[in-house]
Amino acid sequence: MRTREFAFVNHAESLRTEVARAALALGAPQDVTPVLERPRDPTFGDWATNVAMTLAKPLGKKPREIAEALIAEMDLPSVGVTHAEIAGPGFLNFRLDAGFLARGLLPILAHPADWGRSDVGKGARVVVEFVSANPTGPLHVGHGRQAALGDAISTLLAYTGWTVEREFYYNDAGVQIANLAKSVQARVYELAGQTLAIPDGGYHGEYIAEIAQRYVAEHPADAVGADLIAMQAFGVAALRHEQDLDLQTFGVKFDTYYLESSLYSDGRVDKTVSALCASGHTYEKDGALFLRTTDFGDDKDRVMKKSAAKGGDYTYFVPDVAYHVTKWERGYHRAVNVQGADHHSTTTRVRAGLQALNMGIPIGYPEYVLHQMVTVMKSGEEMKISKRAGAYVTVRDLIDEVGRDAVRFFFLMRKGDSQLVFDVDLARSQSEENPVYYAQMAHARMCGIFRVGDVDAASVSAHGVDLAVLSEPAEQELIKQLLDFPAMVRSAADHLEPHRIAGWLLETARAAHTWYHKHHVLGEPEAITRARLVLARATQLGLSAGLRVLGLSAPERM
RNA sequence: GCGCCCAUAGCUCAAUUGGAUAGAGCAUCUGACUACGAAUCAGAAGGUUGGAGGUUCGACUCCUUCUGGGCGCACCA
Repeated sequence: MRTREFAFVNHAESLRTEVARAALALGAPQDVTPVLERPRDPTFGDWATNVAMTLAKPLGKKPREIAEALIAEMDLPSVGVTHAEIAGPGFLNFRLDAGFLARGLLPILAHPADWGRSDVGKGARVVVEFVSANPTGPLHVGHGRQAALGDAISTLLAYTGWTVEREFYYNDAGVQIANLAKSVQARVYELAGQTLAIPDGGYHGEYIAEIAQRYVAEHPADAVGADLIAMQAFGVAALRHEQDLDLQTFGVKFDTYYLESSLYSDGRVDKTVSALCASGHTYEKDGALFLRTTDFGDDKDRVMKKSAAKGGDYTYFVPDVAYHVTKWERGYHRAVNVQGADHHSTTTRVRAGLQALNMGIPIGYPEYVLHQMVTVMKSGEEMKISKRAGAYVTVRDLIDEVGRDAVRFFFLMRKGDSQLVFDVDLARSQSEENPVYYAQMAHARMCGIFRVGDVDAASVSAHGVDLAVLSEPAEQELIKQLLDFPAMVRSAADHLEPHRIAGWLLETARAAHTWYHKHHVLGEPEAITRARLVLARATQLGLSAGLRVLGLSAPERM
């Protein structure tokens, strides 16, 4: 999907450009990039810049002197500025014409689906890998955090002009899959009246017994559990299906599923090993094959192939490297991986492997978004999240308790790199007070205006409407808040931090609630009503866009 | 012992990436339903941003160091 040109007239951009022009005229360095920001305190104006302070050194003048010269140099009316003043150590505060500001809403009405989009990615391809759970059990809450994060990051990248693919990597080879098969086998034995111990690192959850029952029902010829390969295939298929259903319920869709096992069957693992050996970064020691990852910043070298005494298998990171080679070869010159922080040591290893291959892959490839662990609290006690023990809270549990939207929002409200306490009881008891409802309610209220006024929202137009009457402080605040969205999307995408959108959503909802409560849309003099309908429509569409980016629904009534 | 992440109101978290008086929600207290939904709004109270130094016009943010927590540091994945 190619993005179109989004050269929307943006009052902040035009103001920034004018400030930069004036600064250059005063002799500022060519690379001057004035930072515009919305002051916390509205009495400081609509926009402020600190450029005079940053120019103090290069120009050898006092900040306030520079600020005065800037005001004199600028063509203020052309960028909608009605007042400009100098404050504090040298801040320049601008106040904008109400109508000029409000006209910034026009693009929202004109192209609602494009609102907030930009073309910084220029259509380049990026693969976002997330969840990537082993098919050995249901998804746990950590996967939920990854699913919410990965999906939102993917959307943000798509909004900023990247061609995005969501990918799920299945570790369907190796030790843990063998343990799955043996765990199922143990339960099949049990059904046949025999006993067989579940191996160390095996799975004890209820779901294993269920799979065993279904296996026996569908494979009457193997009621004694002799066919380990068949049980493995059956178990993997069953768990993949269950995970798919969970993700579907969560509203997350993947474009591609990549199977680790295919890397072995199509020879890519062997090929990668040969290439690494040829690179000269490997050596043998104690019968094992090592990769000299210390050449690339690791603190010790890593085993690629275990010694014969230990089974002679490849360690997990070899297929990982082979897998990331395929990402590069499939044309993704940007790759983002969303993983739990417990995997952070693999980042160095995978990158080292890719560098050792010396095939032109950039040093920072792939990019990692690591999120800290989720602690689940229940009845005042910590529930240990352990796939191997089988006793853990699943994504499904959370969705059933508090709803899809609330779970998503909860995971997206905060930065990924802070630990997260998911209090199950709290999430249950306060589901009605979850902030997600606050944002959705603001949207529903805007819809309510059109419903009660019997106005077709889609037909609302600013044509022939004087938007300058939207001059109440609550209206100006709401308008400015809405107009922040495109910049917010860009910065959230830049930093791969969806929580910034969650914050924007709550602040915009707050501004919308305040405006709604203070001022009436329907039943006012016609000029007022028409202008406010435009604002209500823009708010409805703006909130809807914010909700959509985070994968949340935008209900018309609640 | 080494590496990465974190520490902000009683609790859960923000802070436009170095900007002006550090902000929300929950909990507590006080008000507002006869106008588009009170799932809301208006207000009060709550802070030495873990401690100590440093960098500069300016620090929650950057540097050093300590303290306290999480996660890694396998011929496990």
